[in-house]
Amino acid sequence: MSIQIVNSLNRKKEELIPVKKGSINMYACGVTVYDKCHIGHARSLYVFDVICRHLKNRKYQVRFIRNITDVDDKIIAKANELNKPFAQVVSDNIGLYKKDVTNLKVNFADVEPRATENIPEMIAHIESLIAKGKAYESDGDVYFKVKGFAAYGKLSGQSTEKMLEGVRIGPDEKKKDPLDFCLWKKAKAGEPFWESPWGQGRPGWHIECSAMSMKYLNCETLDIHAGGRDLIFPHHENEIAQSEALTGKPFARYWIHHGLLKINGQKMAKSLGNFITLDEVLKRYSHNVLKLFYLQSHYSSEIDFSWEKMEEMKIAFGRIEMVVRKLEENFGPRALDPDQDEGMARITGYWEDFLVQMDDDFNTPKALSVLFDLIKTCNQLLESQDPLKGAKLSYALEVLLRISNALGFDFTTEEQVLSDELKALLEERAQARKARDFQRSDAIRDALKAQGIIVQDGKDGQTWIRA
RNA sequence: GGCGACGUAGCCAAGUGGUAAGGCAGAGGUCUGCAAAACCUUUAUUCAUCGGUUCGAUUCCGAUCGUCGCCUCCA
Repeated sequence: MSIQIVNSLNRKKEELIPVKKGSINMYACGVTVYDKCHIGHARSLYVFDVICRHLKNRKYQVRFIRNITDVDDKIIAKANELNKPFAQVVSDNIGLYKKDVTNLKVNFADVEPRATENIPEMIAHIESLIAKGKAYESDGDVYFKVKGFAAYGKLSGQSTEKMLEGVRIGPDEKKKDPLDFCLWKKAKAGEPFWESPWGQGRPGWHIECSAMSMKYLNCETLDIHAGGRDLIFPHHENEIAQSEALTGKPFARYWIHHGLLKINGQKMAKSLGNFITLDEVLKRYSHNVLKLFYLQSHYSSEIDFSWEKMEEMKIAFGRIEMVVRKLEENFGPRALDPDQDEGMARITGYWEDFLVQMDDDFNTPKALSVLFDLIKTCNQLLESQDPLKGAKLSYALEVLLRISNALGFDFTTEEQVLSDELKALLEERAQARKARDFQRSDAIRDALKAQGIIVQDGKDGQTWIRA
């Protein structure tokens, strides 16, 4: 049994074979800190978190690095716009980013290096490229010679000849060739800068990722390099060029790219005014509901966000949550011998099925169908007279929690702390029902419903409520 | 113009050279004081269109139409 990955390098499904057996070095391009995360960024954070979790579930030792771009034109523009110091804008937005990650309840990467804290490595990288004749300095800027790297275009499938025909590439006087890209940028007056052999300036965006991934992963060939589809060209193409020109080795074995998030069929972008931030969604729905929405599509597909879908996901997650709550109340998780009973073995099978679906290029829609199967089985058991019901459900809860953990769900936030007032109302309703005073009991139910609280009665006299 | 992705039921969405997972919504039933939830049954002779290859295609090939992304910063 092995993990299959669709590699963006050739668009083929390949078996995941890491450089070093049993361990995975993975790098993802992270955020540029000029604003809050929107739900497209959140998808990126989440999707790669789920992938890491699965690799760990398959017993790989995973080292995951995600960078923070904290110097770039957009941040400079933002600082000017807000009339704040550059460093202030950066630290404010890093704070917001960390808050977003925490609220989304995804794991932070093992290291989340900041570009500006790794400038010496970038300079060294650029110097080596110049020494090898792969890059050149021009009036304080340094450019990479694209024509000097034969494999240029292997990721994006573009050829340099065709690219030259493109009308949108304008000539730049400092570049020897219009295709060349910037490794080091000379600082203009008033811009933040760092000292370098070429004068005061700052690193180009692409060199950051090459320098930091190799430094923090301590290798020249990464196992997995991840990012959004929109980064394939030019960012990832340039990363490959500058890294492989330096080391002479493949930069990454597998490239994976997640699909972009759209809204109403259009790309989510500030200029279009259809920008939805993570915290905006999290105000209305739990992180679990948002995650279920992401999970319904394969990570590589684009998805279309809508509030209607959130509403659907809320209902679907409610089913999962309800089962977990019922099981937790009545059948605590216990490790049981799955061989004890046939039904029990069937339940343990769900975990294996789940892993197998995830092995297939992290096919979360399929993996979810396993989860929903389990939910159905649990509900069937709950209604059954099976003598081993308790034991089976304890085990089912264990599996349910394991799968939930693999998908980054958690139920602690969903737990409702009942107010005394609410408890009293529910008690009164129970008494009224016992006395067959349905007028009173229904009045209470309707009143709660008006507050958005739905009351559900079990067969055994128990009552559950949900939002 | 170049590169690439996609088009599957009312909606969302997997998938495969041999006859269509799952979720939401809908219909009928069981349960219930009535609901809700849950459970049972049911809902695509069909996978954009037209050709081709094949014993057989939704799945492979070609064309057409449509949607979208990248080629400038972008998750």
